Amino acid sequence: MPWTEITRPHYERRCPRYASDLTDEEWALIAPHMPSANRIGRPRKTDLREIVNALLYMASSGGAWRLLPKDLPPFSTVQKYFYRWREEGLLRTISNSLVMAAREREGREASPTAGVIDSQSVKTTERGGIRGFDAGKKINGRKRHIVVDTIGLMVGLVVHAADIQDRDGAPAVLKSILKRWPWLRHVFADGGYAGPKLKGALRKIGKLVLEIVKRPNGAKGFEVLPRRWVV
DNA sequence: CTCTTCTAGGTTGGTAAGGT
DNA sequence: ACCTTACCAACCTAGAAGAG
Repeated sequence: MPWTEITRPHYERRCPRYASDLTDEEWALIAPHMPSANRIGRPRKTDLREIVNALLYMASSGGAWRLLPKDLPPFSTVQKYFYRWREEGLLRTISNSLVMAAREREGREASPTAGVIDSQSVKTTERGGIRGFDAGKKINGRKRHIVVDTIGLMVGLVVHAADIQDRDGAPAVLKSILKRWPWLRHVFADGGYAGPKLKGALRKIGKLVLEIVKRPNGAKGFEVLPRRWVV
């Protein structure tokens, strides 16, 4: 079936169905990364833009796979594309190219040289996937461990069980970054990353300088720290 | 000999069941 | 509820077989 015959129910409408739907402008940035049609095998029937819309719906609503609305492709199809793209690193590739585009739009070098690392514990569903108990935050679930550049765009992400301490999870995150962002040299972190253990692990990874941003003496409760707030 | 039709084997897409 | 796996369907290619 030629691609023009693929049903695209909502494109003619003035307003997008869902707030999370891609605009034409956004799709133009992502479309070049989409896998092209294969010469052999069963031809694709599903519009990949609809797959991306479904993934964005999932991400912004926080719903379960099975709760995906019926006017989007079948959840099992969306799910399969998601797992494949995650496995192939396509999602990361798209994210990185968007980061570079956004940085250039801001008049910066495409590749960041400095970043900020932090983690956040997230309560998960009772079943499925890895999970652990973060005693400090009293949360049973996973940690999303991220590094952002100095304007807050995500350059690195590792998800692990919440019972893993920040300083133990950090090497995996930083290692994953250096492959794709070789110009990153300086990373800011909070007190949770202090200590000789992580310092030693970093020496093995490469030329990364980790700077601990300390809370000012006498600070009470939440206080915005220089450099760190952006993450 | 050329062209068409048939068929087996291979690849990929979509779905559902089942394990954890 | 998440994620993997198995399975069927759709399609392509190449070669065999048949028609003219």
